Amino acid sequence: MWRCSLSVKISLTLKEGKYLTFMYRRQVEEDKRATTTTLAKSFKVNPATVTETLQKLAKKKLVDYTRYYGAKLTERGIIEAQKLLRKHRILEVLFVKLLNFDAESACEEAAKIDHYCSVDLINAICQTYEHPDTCPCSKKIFRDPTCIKGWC
Amino acid sequence: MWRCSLSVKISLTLKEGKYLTFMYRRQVEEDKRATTTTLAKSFKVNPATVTETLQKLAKKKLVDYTRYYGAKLTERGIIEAQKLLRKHRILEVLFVKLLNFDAESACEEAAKIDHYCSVDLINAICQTYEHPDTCPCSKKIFRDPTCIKGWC
DNA sequence: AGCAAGTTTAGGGTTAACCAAACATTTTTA
DNA sequence: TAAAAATGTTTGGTTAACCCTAAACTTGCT
Repeated sequence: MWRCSLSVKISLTLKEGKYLTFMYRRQVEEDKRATTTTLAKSFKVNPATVTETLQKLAKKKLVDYTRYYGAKLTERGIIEAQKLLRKHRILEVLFVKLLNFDAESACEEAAKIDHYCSVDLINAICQTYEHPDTCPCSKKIFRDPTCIKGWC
Repeated sequence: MWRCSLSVKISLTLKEGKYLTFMYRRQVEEDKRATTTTLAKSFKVNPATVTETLQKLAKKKLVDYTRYYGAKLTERGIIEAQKLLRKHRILEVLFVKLLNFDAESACEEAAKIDHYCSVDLINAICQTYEHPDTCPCSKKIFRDPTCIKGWC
């Protein structure tokens, strides 16, 4: 009895998440298409592997996938990508502000753990740094409705 | 041409790491034996799974394993466990000091990511908090020789 | 129409986890 | 001390997440 399919918990593997954020950056932030080859080169895997992963993402309704044409993030895909990018970028803020990392190292370190960080942890960091709206390289940090600003 | 077998890079899976730290706490910090059943209950897995994992750890020379008797961390096992516990506890310090987490939440959040954090990241946090020697619940934080205190 | 470039399918492979059931060993206790 | 109970191991699986090669297929371009 699913009233609202959007509320069904989506579970993403590590790589699926990486594909989603990669596609988001291309599709939404750079307005370029992410082809199979682009993804394959970027992740240093065989194109066949990319196809497989895109099909899995399609099954989860996170991308619209058409054979030979390519894949585009769905609305849900965009939401999931934004959640992941939020984690990634909040971590970058932490590493730069607290630890004085340069933007590049911050990105590398964030990439290692972003997938595993809970929303609670990210929101706590977000609060501590007063809900930053950009990461160290000026990209947008998406809001999480459950991450409330204090009264001041 | 291995001159020093201790320098061979050890790669641990997530679960292997969890077993190692669990065993460390029991063996070194509490001086109790970690039996197969103890591990199985603690990780909520079948005893057969524990045996399997202990055998893998034995193959990596991280535990001394004797059928039916049990397993004990080797010197290398102790070192690896300490490295992991260092990561875990430094993260706890961060979460408690920066984010005002209580010790228990800090532990939970740390457990989700400790395995994936680089030594560089942990050392940077360690420096920022002036090389703490205990975690929020007063357990020892092991030193990393590459994590140098500043001149002051 | 034909060919090159790009993509997919088919059929595999590995590794990390896990489990149930049968079997082996150790420990307890009657 | 012998049998029962508890504990541990082996055997023979399963699933999921990755990844690959080679052959077949589209598509777009000339």
